Amino acid sequence: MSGPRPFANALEMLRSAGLRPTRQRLALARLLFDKADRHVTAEQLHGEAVSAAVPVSLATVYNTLHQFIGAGLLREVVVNPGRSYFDTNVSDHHHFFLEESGRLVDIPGDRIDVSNVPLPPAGTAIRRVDVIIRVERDED
Amino acid sequence: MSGPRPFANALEMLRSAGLRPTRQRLALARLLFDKADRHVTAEQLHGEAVSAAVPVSLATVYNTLHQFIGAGLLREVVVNPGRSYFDTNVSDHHHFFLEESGRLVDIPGDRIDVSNVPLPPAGTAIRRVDVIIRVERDED
DNA sequence: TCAATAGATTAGACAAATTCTAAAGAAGCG
DNA sequence: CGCTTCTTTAGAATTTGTCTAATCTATTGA
Ligand SMILES: [Mn+2]
Ligand SMILES: [Mn+2]
Ligand SMILES: [Zn+2]
Ligand SMILES: [Zn+2]
Repeated sequence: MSGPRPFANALEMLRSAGLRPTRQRLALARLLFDKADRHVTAEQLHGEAVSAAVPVSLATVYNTLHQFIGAGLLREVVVNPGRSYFDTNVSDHHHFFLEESGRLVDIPGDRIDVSNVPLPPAGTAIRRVDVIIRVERDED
Repeated sequence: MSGPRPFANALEMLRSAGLRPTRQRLALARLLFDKADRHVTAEQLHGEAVSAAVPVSLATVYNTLHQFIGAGLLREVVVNPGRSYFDTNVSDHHHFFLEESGRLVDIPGDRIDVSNVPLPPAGTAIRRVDVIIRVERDED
């Protein structure tokens, strides 16, 4: 269903990223990647770690999330002012955003076409295209 | 070039929105709408007002921006965590975002095609589609 | 095996953006 | 003018995220 995970285990993943496999990073990597793709906030992930009896500070959660982004293991999604989501799906894709619940739902990159894009401003090159489809509860 | 402004003056605009034309709201409306379309932060607009010797607090700037959004005179653009842009262009359009400078550049809605969009999650309806094209300085 | 060292974690202070509160001021209306 | 409602405001509070400096730990190689 979802493609094979690129890393057999968290240890190998951290090694490949050049990050020491500490207790905290191993635990966070497992929470993030051992299940299906997810969109979590830093607070949520910290809460999960604490619930799983993993001693880790919020500062380390932020440090680790940013290191994982730097290693290409995560990406950041900004849909709301004042709070970031961290996305374990790093393939080319877009999002539905359900404003009432704050949930993000993936849209595979090949399920949406963005075409006829004008040239970027002089001296700049496109780094990424983000499509956010904001949805609301339907009046039934 | 840009279509005719829907309101001859700030006073009429506020009246139509059902907002009392106070000194602060009149001044902010003129700063926002008397020139070409713009993307400003609350701090920027407050700075402009203070420079123009308009006595207004930052709290009132935020109040007014949100009232203008409620009246459909402005929209909010979120591209970065921790800071919002307020966009005086409320027509259907998208954005280039220049990360180095923090500038937003409009892309007219008819200059970009988003097609083949999947159905939104059950029980939801599309409210808005935002395309953010993130660009970076080109290596020359 | 065991220091030495570089890198990691942490508590708590700090910062930035925004919202809230409650009191004082101004607009609309008769 | 006087009453009522809406608006503004200073400053406190809140939220999200970053920084600092002290402590801890993984790695390495003698
Ligand atoms: Mn995955
Ligand atoms: Mn305009
Ligand atoms: Zn995603
Ligand atoms: Zn715009």
